[in-house]
This record gives sequence, structure tokens and C-alpha cells, in this order.
Amino acid sequence: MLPNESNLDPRVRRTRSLILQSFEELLAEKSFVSISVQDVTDKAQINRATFYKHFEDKYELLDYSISQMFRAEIEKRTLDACHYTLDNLRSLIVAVCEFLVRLHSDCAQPHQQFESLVETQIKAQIYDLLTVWLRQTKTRISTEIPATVATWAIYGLASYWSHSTPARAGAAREKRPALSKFVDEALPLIAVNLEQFAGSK
Amino acid sequence: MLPNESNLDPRVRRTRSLILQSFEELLAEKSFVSISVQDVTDKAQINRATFYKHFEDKYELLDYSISQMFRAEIEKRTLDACHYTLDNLRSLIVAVCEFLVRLHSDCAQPHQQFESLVETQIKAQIYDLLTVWLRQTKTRISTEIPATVATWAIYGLASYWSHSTPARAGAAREKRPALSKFVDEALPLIAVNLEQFAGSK
DNA sequence: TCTGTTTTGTTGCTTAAGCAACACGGGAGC
DNA sequence: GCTCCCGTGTTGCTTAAGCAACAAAACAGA
Repeated sequence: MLPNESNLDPRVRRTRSLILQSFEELLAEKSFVSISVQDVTDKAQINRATFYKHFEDKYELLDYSISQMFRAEIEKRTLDACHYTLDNLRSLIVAVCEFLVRLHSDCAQPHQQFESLVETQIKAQIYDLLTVWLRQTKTRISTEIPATVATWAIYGLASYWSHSTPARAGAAREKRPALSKFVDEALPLIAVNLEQFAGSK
Repeated sequence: MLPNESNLDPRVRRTRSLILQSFEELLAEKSFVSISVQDVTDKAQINRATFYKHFEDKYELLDYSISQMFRAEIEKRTLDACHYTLDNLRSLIVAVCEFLVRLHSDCAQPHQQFESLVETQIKAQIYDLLTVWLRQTKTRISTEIPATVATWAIYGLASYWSHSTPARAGAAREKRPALSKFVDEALPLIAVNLEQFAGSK
């Protein structure tokens, strides 16, 4: 989205990272709705006007922040710049699950608005990644439909799993199932629509 | 020396602190003589030209850095903005001793040049502080001579004490004497020339 | 000694950040 | 209704930081 980080004026890199850092620290303290642009710029020790030279408003900041964090998660597992395999698909699902869990534990009180903004960003990233993977295969099959299905399914699973710790009140506290078992079970349901893209394997 | 930190352009505060921080980190790695301005600006991620807008050269940076650190030590013990008493004098001596010990443990290899630059700065600060203390008493006695004597004596003691851990080779490793005992012993020799300024006590 | 390399200060011009002030809108409380 | 307050975007002008290029000095090694 924004020009690729490096080859960028050092001042820009610095203030962006100051904004990002302050914002993420604030998210750990209070809900997204209650965070004002002033809060962010105060903590970052930059001028409020400077903020608006980088972001439209706090919503765009949230989008950017979530994207960056998720992208880091993906790069950490070197899932960017690789291709479609069952193992990589599995890693992707695990990544989304762990990302959401971390997000929920790091952020003070996620409201539905916050959740839905996050969802939009993450799904876009998953979709892009899957598209890159599927396009690398020489097949001329259209990727839109399978990628869409897989994207929604993956996010849905991860969301379900990441929320399944505090069970509904009254009932016995149902522990979140172990991630690996959960993914083992779910993986085939996702892979079935993508197998036509499986390459050499 | 420099305008008092606050009420200052945020950009200036930021780059100064970046420079300071990088410099102190570098001092922990290599000797002062081997640190170049480029090293500092690289680590601080600022432009080299910007450095020269704040400091003449690395020597002025060292002066400033040492002053800041020592001033922090003084303010931590609230020795600024107080007056002359035996207790405060004792605290001052302890402060200088502990400061030098910390400096020696934090810095990679102190050369004699480094040491002498440090000495100049610290003594200037001690002298200024003592002068403020002594001037607060209503006496019209001149402060220059007593303050000078006390300054040199205090620094000399602290330097001696802070270097007395690794004893000369061959001899039994003489442990650095406990600071409080050392100061107890030395304090009267310093105080004797300042007692005429003692106030109500 | 000559030579290439590195570091040092310095300069003019470009660009980003700071600042103060403004109009706007949405509550909160009377 | 009415203020008062607070957060939001936006603007023109000021100031600091970035950059590339330069000459001069320091230095290391044939």
C-alpha cells in the first residue's frame, strides 16, 4: 500500500514508527473507539498536524497497523514468497489463529467495530497471499472463487478458535482445543477446493 | 549550557536524545577515540550534517553527555536545589564515587584522554554545585578557594576509590573498601574547610 | 614519498515536521 | 433552547532535518 518502507525519507520512517508504536501501546490500554488522534500524537510526541500528513484518520491508522502486524507474522514464517503446498496452507491457518489470539490478549477491550475492521484487513491479506500462491501454478484456472472460499473459511475458523476460550456462561468452561489438533481436523475441508492447484507434489 | 531541555522544538529534543543514546551505547562497545561521528549518526539514524547542527564535534558531544549523566545522578539524589550540610556533602561524595564506578563498568576501554575529559566536566559540575551551596549562606566569605579545594579533593577521592578494585598485579587482590567506610573516613578532611559555611546546624 | 581511503567539517537547496489559528460538529450540562 | 468543551480536519508560514557534493585533513600502506 504505502511505498515499501525502505528508500524512504528517514524522517518519515521515524514518525510512522512513532505513530504505530504509540497506537499499539494505546490499544493495550483502552478500546479503539475511545482512542483519539490526540492521544496518539501526544504519546508519540509529534504534532497533530503531522499525523494527518500520514493517515486520513484513526481508521486508516488501524488498517495500516493491523496490516503491518499481520504481514510481520507472515514474513516471520516465510509464507510470503513461497508457493502452494498443503504444509504452507497449514502454516497459514496456524498463523492466522495465533495472530488473532495474540491480538485479543494484547488489546484491552475489542468492540465489534474493531473486530470487523480487523477482519477486513486480515481477509484482504489472506486473499492476496492465496492469489499469489495459486497464480504461480501454470494452470489457467481462475483463482477468484477458490481463493475467496478459502479466505473466508480460514478466517472463520481462526476467529472461532481464537474466541473459544471463555465458553458461554453457565456451561462448563470449555477449554480451547489444542491448535494442532484443531487445524488437523479443519485442514482437509479447506484444501479440498485448492488441490487442483497443487504442483509437483 | 544548552537551553533548558523543555520549551524546545520537539524535533530538537528527539534528535539530541537519539544522538545521546547512540553515543552512550557506542561507548559501551568501543573506546571514545575509535568512535567516529559517522558511527554515532549511523546508529542514531540521522544525517551526519544534522549532527553538526547540534555539536561542534565528538568532544563537545562527550562533554554534553557526561554532564547530562552526572546531572541526572545529582538530581536523582535531589542534591541540586538544597543547601550545605554535612549530610549533603556526604551524599555528594557518594554520588561522585558511584558515578565513576558505573562509568567505568559501562564504558569499554577508557583511555587517558577520555578520563581527562570526563574529569574536567565532573569537576566543573561539582564546583558549580558547591558554589551554589556556599553562596546560599549569608556569609560574605569568598567561596572560590574553599570550593576549589573541596572540588579537587572530592574528585580525587572518588577517582582513587573507583580505580581501586583491580590491585597491582602480583600483590594480593585488594578489594575496594566499602564505600560508606571510605567516605566516613574521608568526609572530615573535606568538611574542615567548609564548616565556616555551615548554617543553622 | 606518493597514493588511495576514510573521516571531517561545510554548503545550498529540498522536504518533512512543528505551530498557531481557524471553522466545524457533536455531545454534556444548565 | 443555550452555551461550553473537546475532538476533528485543514491551512500558511516557520524551522529543523535530509541530502549530495565538496575541499581539506588524517591516516595507512606500498
